[in-house]
Amino acid sequence: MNKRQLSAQTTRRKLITAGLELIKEKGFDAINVEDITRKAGVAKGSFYTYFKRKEDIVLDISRTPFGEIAEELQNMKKMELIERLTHYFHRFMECVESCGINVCRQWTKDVLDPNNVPDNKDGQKWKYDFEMLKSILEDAISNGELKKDTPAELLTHIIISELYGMMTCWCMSDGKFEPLEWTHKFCKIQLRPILKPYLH
Amino acid sequence: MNKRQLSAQTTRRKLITAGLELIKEKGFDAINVEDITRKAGVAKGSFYTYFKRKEDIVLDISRTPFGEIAEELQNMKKMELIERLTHYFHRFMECVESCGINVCRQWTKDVLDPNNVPDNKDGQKWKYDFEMLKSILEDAISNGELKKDTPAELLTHIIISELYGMMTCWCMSDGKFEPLEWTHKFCKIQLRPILKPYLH
Amino acid sequence: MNKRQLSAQTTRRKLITAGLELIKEKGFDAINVEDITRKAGVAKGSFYTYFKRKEDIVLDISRTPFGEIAEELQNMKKMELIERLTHYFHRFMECVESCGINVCRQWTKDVLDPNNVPDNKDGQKWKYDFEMLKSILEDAISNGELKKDTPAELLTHIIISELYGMMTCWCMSDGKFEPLEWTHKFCKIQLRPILKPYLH
Amino acid sequence: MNKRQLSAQTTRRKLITAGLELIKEKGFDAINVEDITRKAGVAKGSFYTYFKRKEDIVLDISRTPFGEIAEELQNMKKMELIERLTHYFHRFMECVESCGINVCRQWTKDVLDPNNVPDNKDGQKWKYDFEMLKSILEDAISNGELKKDTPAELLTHIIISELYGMMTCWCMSDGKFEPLEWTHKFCKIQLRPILKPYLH
DNA sequence: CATGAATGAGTCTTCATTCAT
DNA sequence: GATGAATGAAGACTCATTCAT
Repeated sequence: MNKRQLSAQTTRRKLITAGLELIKEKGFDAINVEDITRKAGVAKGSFYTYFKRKEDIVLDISRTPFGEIAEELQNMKKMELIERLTHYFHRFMECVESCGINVCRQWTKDVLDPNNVPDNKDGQKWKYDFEMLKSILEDAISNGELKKDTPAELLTHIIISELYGMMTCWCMSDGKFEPLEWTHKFCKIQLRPILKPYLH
Repeated sequence: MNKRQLSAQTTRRKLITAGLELIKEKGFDAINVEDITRKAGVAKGSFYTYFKRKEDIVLDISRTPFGEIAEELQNMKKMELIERLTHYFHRFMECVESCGINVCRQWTKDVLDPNNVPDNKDGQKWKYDFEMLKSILEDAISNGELKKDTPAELLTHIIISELYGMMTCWCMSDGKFEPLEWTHKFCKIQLRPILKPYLH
Repeated sequence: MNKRQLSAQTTRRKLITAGLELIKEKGFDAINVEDITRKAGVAKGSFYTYFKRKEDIVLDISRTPFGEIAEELQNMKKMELIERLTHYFHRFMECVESCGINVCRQWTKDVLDPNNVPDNKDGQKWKYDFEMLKSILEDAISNGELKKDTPAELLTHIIISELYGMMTCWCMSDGKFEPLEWTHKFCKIQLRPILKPYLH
Repeated sequence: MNKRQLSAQTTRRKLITAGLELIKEKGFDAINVEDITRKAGVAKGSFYTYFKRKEDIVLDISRTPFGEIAEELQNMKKMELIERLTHYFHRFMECVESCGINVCRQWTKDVLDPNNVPDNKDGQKWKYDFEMLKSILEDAISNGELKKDTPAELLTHIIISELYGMMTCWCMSDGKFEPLEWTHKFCKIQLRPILKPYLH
């Protein structure tokens, strides 16, 4: 990477950092592009060198932490199913919480309407999460932890809805609702009953 | 109710109907107050006779159908718990689906941030739903269907999250996800395992 | 017309007057909407109460003087054909000249691309002029001044092109080209030779 | 010409070709410098190695075909006047038509306001055309085809206006108007009557 | 209660152009 | 000569909201 590319990376990083802080502090709608560039110390127009639209920076902000989860799951193949799921859910919700409620709200608003997200080359977040969870269950079917006739898709749907639902409830709750805590309780108390009929 | 009040009622109704149709068709952000008043056949300024802010009409639109659910639940006291819950969830999701995905998206966006909704004298939708579900469970504890030590609040949280999560997933899914169908499956397959530890 | 409508008329008139003066002085591209509203003494947003886009005011500015020509032609039915045409051409070019070269340039630029002119309920200026000229010739065919086999459409094309061409040359010429003078010479010297083959 | 100059020629050519195609397709205002460089496969900044301003590429694009006309006319000295004029007009309009309606529109818009075109070292297109046509007529006066007292300047004005007028009408007409066809008719039917008083 | 003209803050976005590499 | 990141001026346009009629 030459000097030019390096400087570009830096500018991009500055924008994301500034954007993250401002959104956490005031919320997406309350700030404008100029606020972000001013805080980042770059020209207003430079924002559009890296993001097509104001909204796009949120996608980038939230993309970062989620990337790591997938890797982690690879290193847990030998764990027990419920343990793996528990880990996944905790990590998922940790990422959500660490972004802050305002970033989460804006992110949810953005992805709520798939038409809002052009150039979504990574596929939709929801589908991505869906597939990741499903693959965990399917792996468990393959290796015999779950019965052959386990309705993987159905379970995936139900569990993903629970996760996204906790996130939604958090956003709606004015911060009083602790997503990580409830995720913890959900895993501890409900995961086993939900899976029980299909466990060997 | 005199003539003036009657005519006022009519105007209000016209605005709500027009607003509902437009939001269904194009989404809240894509329409403006004038679109609504034009479709309703009234003057632009009249909108503000009935709604303080543009956003307020959405609350009114969605308030209507949900109002009936509470009444229906009163007439089901003798049903079995799981049957009552199933009915509640179905009705809830029917209301959601009947509004159309765009209304649902906008409604979710609006309530996602409680600060967006001042003058919220009816309390927040989420709290309202939460309390309604909790009261169903508490009734069941009272009449002995559920054990005395049932963690009503925890179960309410988990189940409400599931409902809101299905709604969120629907919004994100470009309409392919059928919320009513998945609610049906959830009730049929998961409700009993979730409650089983607490059923007598 | 009540007080409200009257005041609206006034505002519109103020905008057109201010716009005309500014465009004459500086040219359309060199001014912005705020310049116009400031000069008109109204709020910036009010411009958009009367015109959908910045460009639209030019159409209104130029529409006014041309409207009168049609009326005048009605009162000249008894004149000789060449006299009528001469009058029409002079009046046409007077209107063009009276708007000033900058208005004329902008108007030409605007109508140069028909796609630029939405809501063009009056039809395109060019078609309108075309039909008006053609009707003069057709009237002359009807009343025997011109032969029955006169190619009205062809002559219309050629003469309209001459008029628009003079206008175009004026715009290009940095004001040195006098459209009215050349129109005069054209009528005096060329009109008769052009029509001669078809005159009785 | 060394290697560097050669490569520069290539880049310049690529830009002009790309620019021409894009303007034909979308019109000048609808594209930006980056569109051109992207299509040409060069860096954005390289545009400014060859053109001082965005507009300048249009002048280059339209300059190309017209250059040939002058040469051709040299080889027609022995033709009859009307034949030479007819040839000139046809070639002129062929060049116009071959550029496509969007290039023609943009070119007309550009030259419509002479102030737009600084560094116009070649003189203005209009003057150039004017002089070329006038020289044809003056040659004809010299060699006795036209009378000594023929008002060459006046005729030039009138005929140039007709040519530019046809071009203008074409631009306004949404492409339905066929400039070459009408030019043909004009030459066939009107050229002789216009010149008749001055022919020997 | 109804009207609709007037308001003007607010913002996104575009893009020609520059210049360090 | 080529690159493409950075610039920042510039402006159009929207629209929720008000208020005199």
